[in-house]
Amino acid sequence: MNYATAGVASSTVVENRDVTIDRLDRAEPVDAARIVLGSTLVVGDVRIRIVEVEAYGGEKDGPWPDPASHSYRGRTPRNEVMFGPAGHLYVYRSYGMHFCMNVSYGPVGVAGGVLLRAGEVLDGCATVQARRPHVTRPAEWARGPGNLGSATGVTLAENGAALFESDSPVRLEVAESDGWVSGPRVGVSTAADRPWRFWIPESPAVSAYRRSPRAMSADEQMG
DNA sequence: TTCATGATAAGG
DNA sequence: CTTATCATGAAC
Repeated sequence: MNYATAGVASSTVVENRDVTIDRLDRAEPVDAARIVLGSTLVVGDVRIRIVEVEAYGGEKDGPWPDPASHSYRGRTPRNEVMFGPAGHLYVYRSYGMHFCMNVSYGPVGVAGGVLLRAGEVLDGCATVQARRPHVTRPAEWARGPGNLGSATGVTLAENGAALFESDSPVRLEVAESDGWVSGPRVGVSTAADRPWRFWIPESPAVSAYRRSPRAMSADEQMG
C-alpha cells in the first residue's frame, strides 16, 4: 500500500495527567491518534498496550469534517461523549453486537475521537482468556476493535469514563511508542483513503487491513 | 470471498 | 418502515 508513512517517537516516559489532557484538548486528529498509540489501557486487572488506532474527526462544519465519523451529522445520544471534554471514553455498539472504544479529544463542543483497534495483553491473561475461551493465541485476544471490547469486558456502562482519573473503571496510561506507521482506515465506506489509521509495525496484534466493500476505490472515483 | 448477525440513526 | 454502518466468525 503506497499510502504508508512512518515516524519515530522520542521517549518512553509516561506523561502526567494534566499534560496528557492538555495535549488531547489541543490535538488535531492525527496528533490525537499518535498520543493514544502505544499507551496502556487498564480495566480491572487487565492491562493492554494499544498497538493500532484510527483518528476520526467530527461535524461537517467543525474544524475536522469527517464523513466517516459518527459525529459528522451532529450530536446524538450515542455520540454525546465525542462532543465533551478530551480524555473520556466513547463506547458504541457496532453492528448490534460488539462494543468498540474511542478516546475523545478536542475542546468541549468540538467532536473528535480516536478508535482503539487492537492491543497486546500485558497483564490479566487469565481474565482475558476466560472472556475469549475460543481464542488460544494471545496475539488474537484483542486484535480488532470488537475483540478489544470483548477482551476488556467494556460495555455501554463504561461510556463516558474519565480515562485519566484514578477512580475510573477504565484508565489510560500514555507513553510514547517506539515507532509507527500510517495508512488508510478500515471498514469505512467514505473517506477510506484518508491515512488516519496508525499502528506499531512490529506488533503481532495489529489487525489485518480489510477495506470496506462499499468503499469506492480511487480508480472508480476517477471514472 | 460472501453471509448472518442485529443496535443505532437517517431518510422516505 | 427501509437502508447503511468505525465488525466478526463461520460458511462457501
